Amino acid sequence: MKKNTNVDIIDVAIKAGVSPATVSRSFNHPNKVLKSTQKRIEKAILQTGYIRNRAAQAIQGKRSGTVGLIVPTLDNAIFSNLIQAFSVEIRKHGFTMLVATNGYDLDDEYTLLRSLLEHRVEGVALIGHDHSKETYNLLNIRNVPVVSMWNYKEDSLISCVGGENKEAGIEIAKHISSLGHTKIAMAFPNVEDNDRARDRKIGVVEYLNSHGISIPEYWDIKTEYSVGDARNCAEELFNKYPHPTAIIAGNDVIARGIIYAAQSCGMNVPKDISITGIGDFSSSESSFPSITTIRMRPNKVGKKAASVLIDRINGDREAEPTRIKVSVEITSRD
Amino acid sequence: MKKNTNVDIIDVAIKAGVSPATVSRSFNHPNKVLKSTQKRIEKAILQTGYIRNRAAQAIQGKRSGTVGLIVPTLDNAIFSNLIQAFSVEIRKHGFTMLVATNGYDLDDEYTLLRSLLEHRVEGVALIGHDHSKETYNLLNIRNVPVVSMWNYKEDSLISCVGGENKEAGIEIAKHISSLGHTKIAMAFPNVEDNDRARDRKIGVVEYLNSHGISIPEYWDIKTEYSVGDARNCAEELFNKYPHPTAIIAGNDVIARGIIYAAQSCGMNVPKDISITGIGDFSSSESSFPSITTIRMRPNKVGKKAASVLIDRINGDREAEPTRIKVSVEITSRD
DNA sequence: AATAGTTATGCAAACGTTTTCATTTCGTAT
DNA sequence: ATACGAAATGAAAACGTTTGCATAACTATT
Repeated sequence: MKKNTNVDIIDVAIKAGVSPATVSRSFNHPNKVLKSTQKRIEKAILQTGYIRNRAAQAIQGKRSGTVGLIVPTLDNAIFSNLIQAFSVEIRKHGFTMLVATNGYDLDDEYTLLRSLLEHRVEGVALIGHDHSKETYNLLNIRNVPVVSMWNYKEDSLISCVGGENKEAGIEIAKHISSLGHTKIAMAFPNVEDNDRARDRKIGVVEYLNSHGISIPEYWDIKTEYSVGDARNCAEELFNKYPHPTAIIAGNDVIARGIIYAAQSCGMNVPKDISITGIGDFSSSESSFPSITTIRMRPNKVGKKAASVLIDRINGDREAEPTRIKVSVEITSRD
Repeated sequence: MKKNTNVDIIDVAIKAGVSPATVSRSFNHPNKVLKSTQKRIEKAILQTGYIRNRAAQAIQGKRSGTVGLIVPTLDNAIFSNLIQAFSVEIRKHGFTMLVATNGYDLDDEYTLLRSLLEHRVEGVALIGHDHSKETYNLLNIRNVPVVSMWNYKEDSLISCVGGENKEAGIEIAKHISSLGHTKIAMAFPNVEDNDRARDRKIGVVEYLNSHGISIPEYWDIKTEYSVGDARNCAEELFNKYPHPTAIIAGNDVIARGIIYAAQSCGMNVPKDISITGIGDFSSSESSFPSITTIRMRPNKVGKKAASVLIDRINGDREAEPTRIKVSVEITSRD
C-alpha cells in the first residue's frame, strides 16, 4: 500500500496542468476559477489523494478554520446538549471545534485559552461571565471574537447568549412558594467563580426574603455538581436537621441526587417533599419522578451562540458586544 | 489598549538578544538552551505578549499538538464520561482535542476525518469498528495513529480499547433468565453501522436461543438512542401486544425511556416488569428505580485509549494494533 | 600550552500555502 | 479587423516557525 503523507498543492497543480495559485484559488475563491479548470483540479486531487494543509493556510494569518470552546466539564449532562448544538452549527459554516475542559478552574481556563490561541482559533466560546482578569485582558489585547454562553447579562464585557439565571432563581422560588411551602431548603454548588449558580441563588434568596421566608444556615446545602455528592449532602441534612417541605436545587443534576437521597431516607417524592431543579437537560423530562425545573434551552443557546460567534468572526471587530437573551420558563412536572 | 496580534518569534528573539532559533529551541528542546538564556527569553515573551504559532510549527510536518475525536453524538450521556476522561488524559501530554460529531452517519464520519486530517491532527480516536471502507483506507494510506474506543475486537484492523459488547449482551441475558423470566422483549437501535449495539444484541439473542427462549418479532423493539423515542416505541408495544415480564434494552438511555413508558402505562417497575440497560453512565446509579446494567467503564476506556493513542503517536507506526480489553461486569440494582 | 571533545548559539534553508501584481486570453463593441 | 475591458491564470514574495550544519565558546585531558 502506497503511503503518501506528503503530496502537496504543487503536485496537484502539476497533475492538473495549472499553477499552485490556481489550485489554491479553487479552494478559497472558486468563483474566480473556470469551471473546466476546477474539474481538472478535482480530478487531480482524487488521483493524488491530496489533503490540503490548514496549517499552511493558517500561517497566512487569515483563516484557520477552527473555533475554540472551553467548558467546565463534559462529564455530566449539563453542557452536552449545549455543545452538541454549538458543534453542529459551527460545522455548517465549515469550522472545526477545539474543545477543552477546565474543571471550573479559572486559572486553568486562562491556560487553555492561551493554548487555543496558539492554534490560532478564529473565535472562542466560553461559559458564563466569571473569568480571570488575565482571560479578559488576553481576549481584549488579541481582539479575539468571543461569545459567552449560558448566562445573559445586559452589561457584559463580551457578547453573550443565554437565559437570565437570576430570573430563573426567582421563578422557581415563586413556584415553590406558590405551592404554599415555607420550610424551604436549597442546594447549590460553590458559587464563587460561577456566575450562573450565583445568580440563580441570589434570585431564590431575594424572592424568598422579600416574601418573608428565610433559609436557615443548615438548610443551605453546599454540594458539588454531581449526583453522588448531592445525595450525600442531602442525606446528611435529612439525618441531622429538621426536614424542609421543599428543596430548591441549583440544577437538575443536584436535584436528581437529592431525590435519590429523599427516597433512600424513606420519603415519597413529591408527596412528602418537593424538589426542583434548574436547567432542563433532555434527561430531566424522562426520569421518574420527573423534575420540575426551569428550561434554560441549551439547544437554542448553543445554536444561537455559534451564529453570533461566526458573525463576529466575519464582521466588525470593534462593534459593541452582541447580547441575546433567551427566555427561561418553568416546566411544571412531578 | 495596544492591540498586538502580530508579535512573532523574531520580536521575542530581538528583545531577548538571541536568535529566533534559540527561542524556538527553548520551547521544543529546553535542555539544549542555557538556563540563563531561557530566563531572558521568558522575560521577553512576557514583555511582548508573544503567543507561539502552532500553525507555523505544524507546517514543518512534525507536530501539530492536536488529536482528533469523532463521536456519533454529544447529546446524551452515552459518550460524555468517555470524552471527559479522554480529554483530560491527552491534555496531560500537551495535546488539544478537535472534536466532531457524525450523528451515526459513516459517510459523514469520513468527511469529518478528512477535515481533521486537513488540520494535521497527530492521531485520531473513533468509536467502535463500523467505519466506511474509505475511512479505513484513508487511515491506512496516511498512516495515522488511531484508536477505536468502546468495543473490543481481538482481530480489529486498528488499535482498540473497550469492553466486549457481545459478552455484555450475554451477561445481561444470563441475568434476566436466571431471574426466571421467559417472556422477554428487547429494545435496540438500528444495529446497521453500529457494531456496539449489534454485538450486544447478538449476545442477547444467542444466549436466549441456546436456552430455549426466542423473542417474537413484535417484542423486538426498534428505537432510536433517545429517551423519548424509546418511550414511544415501548408504549406502542404495551398497547398493542401481550406484555413481556422483562425487557432488555440496548443501553441505559433506552432503558430509561422504557421504564417511563411502563410507569405511564400503570405498571410498577420492577414488580410487574424487569427492565435492564447496558452502559452504566454515571446517571444510571442515581435514577429511581435505578437501572440494572452492565458496566462498560467509560472513564477507564477513555483514559486508556488516550494513552494508547499517545504511545502510537510517539512510537512505532508499523507496529501491530494495540488491543486492550476492559472487563465488563453486571451491576445489579432495582 | 596545545588539543580534543562538548555545549550553546547562529545562519539559512526549508515547510505548504495564499495573495498581490502582472500577464495572457477572451469576448464584444466598434 | 482593431481596440478595449473583463476574466482567468501565473510568478513570486510573503507567512512564522524548525532544524541541519557551521561556528564559537568552554572544559577537560595530556
